[in-house]
Amino acid sequence: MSPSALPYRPHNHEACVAQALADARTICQQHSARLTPTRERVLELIWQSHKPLGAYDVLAVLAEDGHNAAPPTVYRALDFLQQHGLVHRIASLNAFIGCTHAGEAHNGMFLICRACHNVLELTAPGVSSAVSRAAAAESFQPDDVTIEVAGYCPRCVSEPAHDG
Amino acid sequence: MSPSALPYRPHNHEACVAQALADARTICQQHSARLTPTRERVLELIWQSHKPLGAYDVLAVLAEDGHNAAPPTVYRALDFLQQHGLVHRIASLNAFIGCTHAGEAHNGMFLICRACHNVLELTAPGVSSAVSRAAAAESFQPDDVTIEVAGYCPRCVSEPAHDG
DNA sequence: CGAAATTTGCAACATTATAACATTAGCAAA
DNA sequence: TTTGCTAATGTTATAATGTTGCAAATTTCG
Repeated sequence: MSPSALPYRPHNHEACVAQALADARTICQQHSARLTPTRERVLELIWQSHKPLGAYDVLAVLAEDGHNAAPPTVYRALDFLQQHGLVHRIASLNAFIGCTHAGEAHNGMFLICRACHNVLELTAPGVSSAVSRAAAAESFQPDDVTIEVAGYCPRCVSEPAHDG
Repeated sequence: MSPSALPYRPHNHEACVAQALADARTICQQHSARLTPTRERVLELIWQSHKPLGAYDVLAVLAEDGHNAAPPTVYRALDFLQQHGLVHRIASLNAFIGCTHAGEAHNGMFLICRACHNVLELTAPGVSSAVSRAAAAESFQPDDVTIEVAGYCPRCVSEPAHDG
């Protein structure tokens, strides 16, 4: 583990985006799914930062692009991207974020900073197994697990309101 | 642990509600908070079943009551009830449910049945500690933890679409 | 009582998401 | 190349959820 996880430290974010898009193309090809221009553009926008983006934020940028899009366009693209594991929806924020574990089987756990709004996606096997055990103890069959932790990231704990 | 947790088996639900209201009165008194008629009525409505209820569902019943309420009335009552730990908001459903651990310090984990829509709230210490450890490993300071598990409850696994 | 604080009523508005239906693009078989 | 099918997109409208701001009423407490 790095001293500071990706979203919290300076990095070449264009490389993040480029990698995400490349991965997406590979994954869609494997799934025989079509990463159309709109879908690819939406994915790129979601990846603009490590902060989640609302559907209407995406819509606004598409409008700036000159793309005369309506809400269904965005929601459909986001649904597609979610189905193929390329983005996640953060239920507690009504917003979307690029998946940093695309292609890997994973149960995301999200650390959401209340100050800088960056989100770190973790794969936490200990958490997943604890959840599974708790569900099994109630004979409950889990299908989809949402784990979202709001709080303060390492940078913002010490010094408030990072925007990086 | 009972063979089948409360929401999933027949029980005298009026007793649930009565107990919840009695607990609420006690807790509010301890907090020097005012459980006004509107707030109490909203709490009672939320407790009508073990299924989460949307704010606008509550609003509709208030309207049937003859209470000429607007959305802010309901949201304010729900905010109050949340602040005092009497109800929880289920982020993945935009809906609210009565807290079955009112008064106890607890980190709720919710098992949400996709078939019958009943929700079981658990206190899962193993899960909480695993989440804390995972957050600590990233030097993240958790403030509020959301754990929601959608799936199928014991009854609906065997026989679909229970409504009980 | 009377001032201060809390709670409520009310209107307007903001945000998020979906329904329904028409149209177009991609692609393969006749 | 046309035909026909399916997936994808466009378009309009609307549903569902949540908030802001201010004034009036109520409660609390000195």
